[in-house]
Amino acid sequence: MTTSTHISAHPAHPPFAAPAMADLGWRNTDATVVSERIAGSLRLLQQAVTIQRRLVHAGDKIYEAGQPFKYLYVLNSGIFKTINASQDGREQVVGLHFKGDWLGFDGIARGRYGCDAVAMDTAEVWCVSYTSLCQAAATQPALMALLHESMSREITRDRDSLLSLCTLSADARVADFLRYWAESLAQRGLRTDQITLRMTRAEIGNYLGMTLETVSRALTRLASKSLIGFTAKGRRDILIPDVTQLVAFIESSLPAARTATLQ
Amino acid sequence: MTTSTHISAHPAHPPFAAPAMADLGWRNTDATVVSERIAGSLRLLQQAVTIQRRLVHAGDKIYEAGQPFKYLYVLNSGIFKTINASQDGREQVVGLHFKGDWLGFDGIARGRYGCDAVAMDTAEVWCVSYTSLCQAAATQPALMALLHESMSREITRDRDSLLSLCTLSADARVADFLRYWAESLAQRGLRTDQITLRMTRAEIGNYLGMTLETVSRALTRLASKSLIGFTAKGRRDILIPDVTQLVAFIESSLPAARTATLQ
DNA sequence: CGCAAAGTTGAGCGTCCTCAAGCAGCGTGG
DNA sequence: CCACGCTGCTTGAGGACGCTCAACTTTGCG
Repeated sequence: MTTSTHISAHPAHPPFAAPAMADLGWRNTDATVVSERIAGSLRLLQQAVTIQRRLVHAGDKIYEAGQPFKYLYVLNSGIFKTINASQDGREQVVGLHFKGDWLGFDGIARGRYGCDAVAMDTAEVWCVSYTSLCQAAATQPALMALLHESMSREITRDRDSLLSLCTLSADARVADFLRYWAESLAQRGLRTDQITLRMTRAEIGNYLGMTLETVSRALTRLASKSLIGFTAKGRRDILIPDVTQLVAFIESSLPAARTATLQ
Repeated sequence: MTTSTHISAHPAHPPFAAPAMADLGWRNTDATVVSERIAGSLRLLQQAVTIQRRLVHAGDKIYEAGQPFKYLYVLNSGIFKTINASQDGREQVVGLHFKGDWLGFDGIARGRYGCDAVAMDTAEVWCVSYTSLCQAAATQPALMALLHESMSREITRDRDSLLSLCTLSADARVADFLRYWAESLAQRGLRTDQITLRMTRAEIGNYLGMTLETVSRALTRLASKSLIGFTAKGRRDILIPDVTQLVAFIESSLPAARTATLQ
């Protein structure tokens, strides 16, 4: 019993953080930095626990909602989507996952996975037994930190999705989706000028909370503004000449009165 | 180096979960069970690490986005909201938190909090130093499990929000919001027939991705269908005679073609 | 009592959805 | 080889849901 039952009423807030921050370097999404972090994470993981590698192809499911939880999965290459389903028929793409991302966190709490994890192309996943991971984490602080950071990042990412969904128009959401995809690739050192979406319009629409027709129209409008382009060999590949212009478009399409709403 | 570099191509999937599940008892949201889980968690936490309790009042912020991350916070009583803000002016309520919920997970990855945590009434939070929590978790598996479960639950919750946002109409979202609120109270052993929303219509709308007028109209419509009621002393208190009717309404308002969209 | 904030309600309009038709890529089989 | 069907994508017309703007009422507080 080491509890400090000291109730500090109003003043002398002990564990309250500093009033504000001046440096804005805390959103570190720099490409090389992220790339190195992922590489280091994989290295650490590889040394710390027993891993089983597994090759999968587009459409394969790593796990499904309802299955007993036992493993966490780390993506070494390829792209995954996670699909959430509710008791009634609704189902939705709730996440996209790239190299270095973890899959299966949602299974920890209930002991069963809460969604489906589906490969979107050929991919290599590392399977890690959750119990052995926990045992290893107990003796290796760096491993525990890695695990927590990954979960934390997942939470942050989900909230960013929520924010986009609630505050952006359809066109801006599509633009934000492309920005996110390009950024994810860039952070992992992959080429970002031409990206191949491995999703149908229906899937994109489902992920963004709109219909496939709206996705199609939004892409057409973005292309007509030269914010994106299509390749000659199909409209599944998308060219992004300048990501900063996409960001500018997203910001310009704000109703400009989003700050006054909350107290 | 204990890596098993065995690449199991297609057959003999080792770490793949069982094909399906028969028992559906895995969504355990039973009131008494959840209540006991929370009580047990608080007890464990109290015994394991040094805690500083802190009383706050409506409007107080536990932490703000950008502040250096150092503490996690566990809600012992009261209700909190978390507000996410992006670089441009957009800001949004991304989470509601009740007794037993943790706050601050989003700070782990970046070392700085990613959103504001605001008390919605008088509340008691327990402040836990993250580093000391990690140290304690290294020697106490139950504590580590508790931490992971809480983070996992947060991820699951965020995805459910996403699902509601994308698949439900405005009226159904408001109904689902009330259902969630009532369920959260019920799971913690609090009365659920009459709930006092500590949010303005603007905040509810912000959380649900709609305008305050739409929230107001939705509440009026729900009341006209006798799915909810208002108390005599104001429209901030809401009566829910039967939660199952609310759920039935949500399901009945589905476009009935949500399952065919994804492969 | 008076002012400010929150909430309700109505009218008009815009964004996005629905329904529908047509087109393009692609593998199959006559 | 091309017809054929299939799936995915685009584009159009019409309509509905939810947003905007506005007036008014209610609640809360000095």
